[in-house]
Amino acid sequence: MDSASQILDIAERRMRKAGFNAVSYRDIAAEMNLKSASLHYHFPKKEDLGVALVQRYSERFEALVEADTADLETPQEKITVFVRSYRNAFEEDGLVCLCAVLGAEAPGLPDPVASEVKQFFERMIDWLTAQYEDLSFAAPRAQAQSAISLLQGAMIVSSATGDEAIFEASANTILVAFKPAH
Amino acid sequence: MDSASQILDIAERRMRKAGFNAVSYRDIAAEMNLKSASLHYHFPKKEDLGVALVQRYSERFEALVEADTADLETPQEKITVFVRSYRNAFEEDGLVCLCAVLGAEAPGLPDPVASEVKQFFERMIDWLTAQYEDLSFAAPRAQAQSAISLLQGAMIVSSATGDEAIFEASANTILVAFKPAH
DNA sequence: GTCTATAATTTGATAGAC
DNA sequence: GTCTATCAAATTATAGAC
Repeated sequence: MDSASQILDIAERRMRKAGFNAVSYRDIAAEMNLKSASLHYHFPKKEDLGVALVQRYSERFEALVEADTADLETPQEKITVFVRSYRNAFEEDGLVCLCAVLGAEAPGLPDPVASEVKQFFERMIDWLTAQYEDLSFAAPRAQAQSAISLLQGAMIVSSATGDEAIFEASANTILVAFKPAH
Repeated sequence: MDSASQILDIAERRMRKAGFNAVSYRDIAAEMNLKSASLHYHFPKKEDLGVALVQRYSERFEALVEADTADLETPQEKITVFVRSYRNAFEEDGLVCLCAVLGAEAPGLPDPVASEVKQFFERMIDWLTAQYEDLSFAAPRAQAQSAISLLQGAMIVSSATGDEAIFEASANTILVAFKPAH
């Protein structure tokens, strides 16, 4: 794999654990057996690294959702798979969404990074709003905003307490709306 | 006001904006027209400052909820006021909950600080669980976990996007369960 | 309690050789 | 692309005077 991607991989994992300011060029370089100066060739400033990080994360996530929901026909199915994608991503590597972490410290981030985080959330909400519109919900955007907020918050609270049941309960709240009444 | 409280005030405001690692003794001291060395008299290590910060935040928040809900009789009223307390705290100063920010970077925090954050969430969930139990909800704890997650996530997404409507929509999702059917 | 002085370490970043 | 060398600034922290 090329160095740039490797840098992004390591930076992403570390930032999802501890935030933007807790990750240093030196730490990343050490893990790659490189010198920190070499990283500046790929990402001159940390701000550049941050922007590239969120952009890649954003594109990757959208591509994943697109791929997983492409063959589905109903909005219910699409939302269900969307939530499960989030759950899988969270449970597999045990890391909170990159934008949940960066979003929490957004006012302290370099402006271009904060802007990318903002766009990530807006795209997520737009996508989910479209699904709720197809379902003729009375307030599709409010529904989407709540669902995204719930997922993001659940990852944080679940991670901070070490209680996976919190995420499960929250994800289930979104899905239960589609279960047939008994 | 005594210096310790003043330090905590400034540190809290800054950390709620940008996270634990973005706040330095120097910055805090400068705002007080002090030298950074003086701060170490009150909080020898940054870890001590972090613990004191979360403890004070936690106690203050619980006292506020206790005071606001003491005279209320029904769980519905208590939950409603609880959510409104969160909303007021968020909208008045425009800052995300301290534990939302620290919770997002929990794996990167000093252990004693992370432990305090964890306890904050557990206490919040316990309190809310008790209310849902009184309402005879089928899964009171799951309900409480979802509600806390939703509030925390809504602050973050709302703050990161600059869209206050997101928090409003999310808070309303919790409250709407009590509105009489028309 | 706050100061001066200072230390040790870390950090983001640059210049220039290979 | 990666290295060595280096830098200026920032950061946590301590010792000891006042």
